[in-house]
Amino acid sequence: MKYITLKMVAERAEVSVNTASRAINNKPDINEETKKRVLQIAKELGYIRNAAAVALRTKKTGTIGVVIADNSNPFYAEVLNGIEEAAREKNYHIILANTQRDYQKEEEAINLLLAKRVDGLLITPVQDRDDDIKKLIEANIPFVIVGRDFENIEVDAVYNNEVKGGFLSTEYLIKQGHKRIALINGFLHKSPAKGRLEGYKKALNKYRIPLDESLISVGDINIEDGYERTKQMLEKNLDFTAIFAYNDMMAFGAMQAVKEKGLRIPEDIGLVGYDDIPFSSLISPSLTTIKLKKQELGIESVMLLLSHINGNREKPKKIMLDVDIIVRKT
Amino acid sequence: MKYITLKMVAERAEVSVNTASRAINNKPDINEETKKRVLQIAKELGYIRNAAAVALRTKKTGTIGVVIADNSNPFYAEVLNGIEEAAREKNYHIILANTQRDYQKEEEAINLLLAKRVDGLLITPVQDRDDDIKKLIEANIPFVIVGRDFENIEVDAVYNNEVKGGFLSTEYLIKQGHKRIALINGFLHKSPAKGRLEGYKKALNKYRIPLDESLISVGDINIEDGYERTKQMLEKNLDFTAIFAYNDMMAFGAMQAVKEKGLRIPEDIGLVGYDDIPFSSLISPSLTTIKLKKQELGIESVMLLLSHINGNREKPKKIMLDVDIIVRKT
DNA sequence: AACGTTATCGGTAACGTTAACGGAAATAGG
DNA sequence: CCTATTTCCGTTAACGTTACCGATAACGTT
Repeated sequence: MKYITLKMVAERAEVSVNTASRAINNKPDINEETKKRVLQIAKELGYIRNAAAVALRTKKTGTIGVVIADNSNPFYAEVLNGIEEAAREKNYHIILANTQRDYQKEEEAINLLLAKRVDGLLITPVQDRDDDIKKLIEANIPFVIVGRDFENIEVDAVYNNEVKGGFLSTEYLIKQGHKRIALINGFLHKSPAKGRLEGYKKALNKYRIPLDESLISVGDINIEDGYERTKQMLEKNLDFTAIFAYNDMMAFGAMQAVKEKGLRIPEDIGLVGYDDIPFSSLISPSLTTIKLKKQELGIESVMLLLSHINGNREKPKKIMLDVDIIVRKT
Repeated sequence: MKYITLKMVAERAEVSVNTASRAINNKPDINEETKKRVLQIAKELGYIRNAAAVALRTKKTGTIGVVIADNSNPFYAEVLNGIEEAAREKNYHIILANTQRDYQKEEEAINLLLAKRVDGLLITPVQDRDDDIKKLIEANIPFVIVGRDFENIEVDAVYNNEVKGGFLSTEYLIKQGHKRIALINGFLHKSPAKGRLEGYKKALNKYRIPLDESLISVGDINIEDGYERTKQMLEKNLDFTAIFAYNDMMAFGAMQAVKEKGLRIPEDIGLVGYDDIPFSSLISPSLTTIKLKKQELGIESVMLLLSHINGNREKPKKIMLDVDIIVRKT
């Protein structure tokens, strides 16, 4: 509640505020001994510099804002770890804003972060709506889209090779002998869902398996939806022998529904997830899934953003990360 | 990069900066029409107020700092959700700092948050070291300890009834017919581990089962440790028929070790976890566990902290939340 | 000895905002 | 019609820090 100011430190050290500032910030034009003295006194008094004042004066906060869609999804938690680590290394702090997949909250979050004058933004966008994104471009604020791409706008983005992921997943099931593969997907206006669908089609095409639209469903991407949609497919007696789930969470839900029906995995129904979250190896049977470079996704995003902030700005750059399949029991 | 200032808004509206401020902050002493005009122009120009300047002037940031031990643990993620929601409702923002269970990082995090001049702090402490906590008391900065208690210091804290949790868990296993119950616990210098141990002993005592210290182990509280310690117990042919795990994550690890040994749960080995994280109901067999009021833990903490910040400060208050057992398949 | 150079420091202003005060105009009250 | 009150607005200063410029002293150079 009672903070020490630089002025107090300076008075105690019998130097000007300016010199004290030089000591604190390790700047030149100061004698080595006076610097030591100032630092010593600052420590004694418990000086903690006022970030608000620094930000106001220097117009830099050393902070990047992270707008994340859903931190209860372990996938994002891991991406966040990568972001945190990379930021820490570069001496940046992060402020987190959770949007809970709500577009209005996304707008609020961005405004809040701008009010805090973050030096840049990392965003995992909720929808294909790009109003607020365009606003950011207009305002000329450094930002990077994480985990997906806006094809129609020139933005910096780091994302995964979703087409390959969809292809590998489908191909694996085909090689297991499946020909009727259900895809429980996310909403198609999001680019990852679009990419995975494309990969799915590509694999079917390659192995000359006819595409059956009735096997493809679209919806929310949480456990409950995975459970419900699988349950419905089973009750409708839809003709399928395998499921390609949009992500691991949905695969968990699907697994539950299949088990409840008395069917076995993988003997009766094949199943592949996506993301490789930590619990996927624990559940039984352990889940075959697509492994994304989650940490790297975060790290690359930070690097790209910082290159903006520091002015090495060329034209927008898009980075696509490779994916791989992790074969387990399903 | 190019932000609009209040001065620009004021000039455009042909009023003083002060009047513009009155409009933005919805303060009295301003004509209704001029207020509307200013707000309109502010919106047109895309004015976003500079939080740093406001903080500097008002000495309030409208922000609370949250120091969390490990955001990869779903338990904390849910507590955090409660915190976020409660804070949002009261028009406070949160800044998150992850310590990864490292004491030095905890100190750094606290310093960082103080530099940002947060109005208050919520802390899930790493250890029983209380140097930095005492510093906070000295500096007279509002804070609340979340999820545990420092018995020997007068601090505000919100935590769970760990003794009851330990008791319920152990009692459940006893009623299932178990008499040799292994406890894989966390380090004892943390108060939750201490409380759960006390509950464990209390239950044994009530049902006149002798305490065997060799059944109690102590260590880290992640999946790997749960796996390793269980594996060792099995290989040492320790005489036990049930496991009480410190938390669900450890129970998952224990489950894996037991399965690998070819034993069945719950037929051969009884198992109870703690925390009731979302995956506990998904894993098979679904995990019997102790349910904590995670959301409420977050909410109560925020309430307590805000009562400090707003000056309604009596003597330190400790809030203990009730727990319950969720009986599933194990 | 006269000069330039370097090291070290201080003074002033500024960042964007709000608090405190004062003043003018409009309104009410008698 | 005069005074008291209210409404509305502007001026000034301040929050804590750093950038910019200038000043002094010590030192080296010719």
